[in-house]
Amino acid sequence: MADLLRARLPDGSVKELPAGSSAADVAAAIGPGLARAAVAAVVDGETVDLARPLAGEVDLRILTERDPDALPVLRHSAAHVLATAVRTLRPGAGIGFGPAIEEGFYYDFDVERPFTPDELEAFEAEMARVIEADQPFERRQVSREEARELFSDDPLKLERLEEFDEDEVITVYRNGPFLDLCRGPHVPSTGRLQHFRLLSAAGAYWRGDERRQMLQRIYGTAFFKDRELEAHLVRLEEAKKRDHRVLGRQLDLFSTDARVGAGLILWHPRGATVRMEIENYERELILRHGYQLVYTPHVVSEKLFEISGHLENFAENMFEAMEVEGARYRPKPMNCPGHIAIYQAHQHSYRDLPIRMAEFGTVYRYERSGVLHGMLRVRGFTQDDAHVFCTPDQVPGEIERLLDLVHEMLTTFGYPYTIELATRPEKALGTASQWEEAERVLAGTLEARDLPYQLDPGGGAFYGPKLDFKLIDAIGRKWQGPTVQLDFNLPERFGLEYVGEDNERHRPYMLHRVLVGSMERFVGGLVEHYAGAFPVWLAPEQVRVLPISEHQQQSAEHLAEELRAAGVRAALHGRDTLNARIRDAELHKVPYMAVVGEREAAAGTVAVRRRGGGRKQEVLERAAFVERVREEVRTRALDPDFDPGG
RNA sequence: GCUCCGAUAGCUCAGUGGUAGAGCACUCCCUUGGUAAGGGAGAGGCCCCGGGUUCAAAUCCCGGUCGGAGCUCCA
Repeated sequence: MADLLRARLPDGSVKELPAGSSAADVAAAIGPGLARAAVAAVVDGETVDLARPLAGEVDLRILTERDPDALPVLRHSAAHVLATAVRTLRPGAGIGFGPAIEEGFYYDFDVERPFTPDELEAFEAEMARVIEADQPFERRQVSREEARELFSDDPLKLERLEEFDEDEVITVYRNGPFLDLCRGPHVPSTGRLQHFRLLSAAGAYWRGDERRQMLQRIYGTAFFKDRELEAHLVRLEEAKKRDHRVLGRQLDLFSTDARVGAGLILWHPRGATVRMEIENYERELILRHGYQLVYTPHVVSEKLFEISGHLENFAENMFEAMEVEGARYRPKPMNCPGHIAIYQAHQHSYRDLPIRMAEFGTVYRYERSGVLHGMLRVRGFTQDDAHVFCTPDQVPGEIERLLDLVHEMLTTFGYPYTIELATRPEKALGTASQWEEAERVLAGTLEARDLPYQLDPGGGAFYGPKLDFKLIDAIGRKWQGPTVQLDFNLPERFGLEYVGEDNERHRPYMLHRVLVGSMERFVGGLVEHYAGAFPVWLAPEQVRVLPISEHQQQSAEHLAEELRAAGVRAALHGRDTLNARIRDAELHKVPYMAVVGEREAAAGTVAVRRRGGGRKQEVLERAAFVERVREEVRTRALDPDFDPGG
């Protein structure tokens, strides 16, 4: 038996070949087409080179170019090809890591001076030569001593080498002149890399540690098919066009001002309208779900955060204290302690629970200047924060209620989503058994509903595990969405109590939850999701009324008034040519253009043009048009041609 | 915070060691329009701030401020 390879294939069939045969041999035995398309193989769950000799009984899956699992292999090989090129053109370059990442790959180099855009082009050209040469990737297992010898000129690789366990298998890969310490696997040869692009270069710390030296990282991407590469590049362009900072200015939604301060958002009237609509919607939603609204101060005594533990665990993200009459005050970085104080203003019976307390609470957090980014990462933001105080056995029901809320809300905005369960981080309050218990409750609720989720080990907050919802936007990117955190810690610290049926004092559980997270980040994300073309209910300006000439000015004004009387945000634009005004309305992404010419003025109708709909127009009775817009607003409808992500 | 890049009109950007430029936006005039830019005129600048080099600096050098990409973290 030992001289045989029995490969069990995904379809259940078994191929028998002499021991020492490789996945490539198996592919060839099945057919020449598969042999050509093969990239790597999955053997007993591990991805390996096609050329790896196999023996005995194995589960084998041949990865072809069409298999999504093959892409990281190609991209990792692309990183080696990049390093080959860089080593040729910059012989002294030290090498760091060069992994495949979600959208491509990168490689880190230790070089005297940073790379220029021109150099990236030169590297691409050199990579093409390496690909042309079709160098095979050769895997070799080496001893620790041999590895030290091989990488004696590469201090970064030597450092990595020292971290291996005694019994760890050390492998190196060679292609042409380039040798790398690498676990693999790789595509069979450099010729398999055809469709790639280098995208950018930037500094990155060795091992991501800012105390270590800065390396120069080159990012690139690679695909098996030219059409996939092109589609990806188009998507990058599309993402750039959707940049909320650019659209935010064009659509006059928000700005920042150096005099106001970095990371602090000024909401212009149009942006404020979008935010107001979201807040109104959410307020309506949560009141329907049994929440109560509260308000708490923005600046509170530091004592509160001493009790909550924020001073101890979150101080590096808090604004400095200000002294007032001998007491120290801080801008609040979180709303929970305030809500707890409200809870503690009364005694509570088990009959009162659950108490669901919500606030659009503005918080301030110190973020390092380099991480601030438009509306997505700021220093002052408003959370749609809520806390649920409940008995332990009410927790699953409250989680269920939240799952409903989240689903309804995300569907309204046109976001598909995924769920992650984040577990105990290194820096954590509470005991291990408390954490396990809490994690079990969260997982159990999801499983009871048959909701698929992923684990994010160590991703929890310091005070409890959480469910993270990731939104998927219209161009397939993931965004941080709602989070639900279980907290068995703050109730402890503050000594929260309720009186049970047994007339004894008990400790309530506490849930923290946000739906949109922060108004700033959510609106910034929405701008990119919709590419600035908000659905009617969110659009800052819902209808633009356009008289064709001055003769219809009055008739147009009447229409605008009718719309406003119906609660529709309508503006009138006279002056200029009709063409110019249509163009302006399209550029501002106003959903409806209501054109009033001689014919419409006489007939009491309106010629309606829909945003992005080109010359198509529909002539409607005015009342019918007003009713249509109202209905669209009432139902919070997405645009008919809007294509959500996924 | 760190590395790199940048900063010129409200916006997007050219440009040069010797008088400051374009397009769009803005104001005015002509045009009264039928679905993505009608025509003309005008106004608008401490060329980010401070220092240095120079006969001369918006341009070259140094420092700062602010912005962008990336590293880490997060709503």
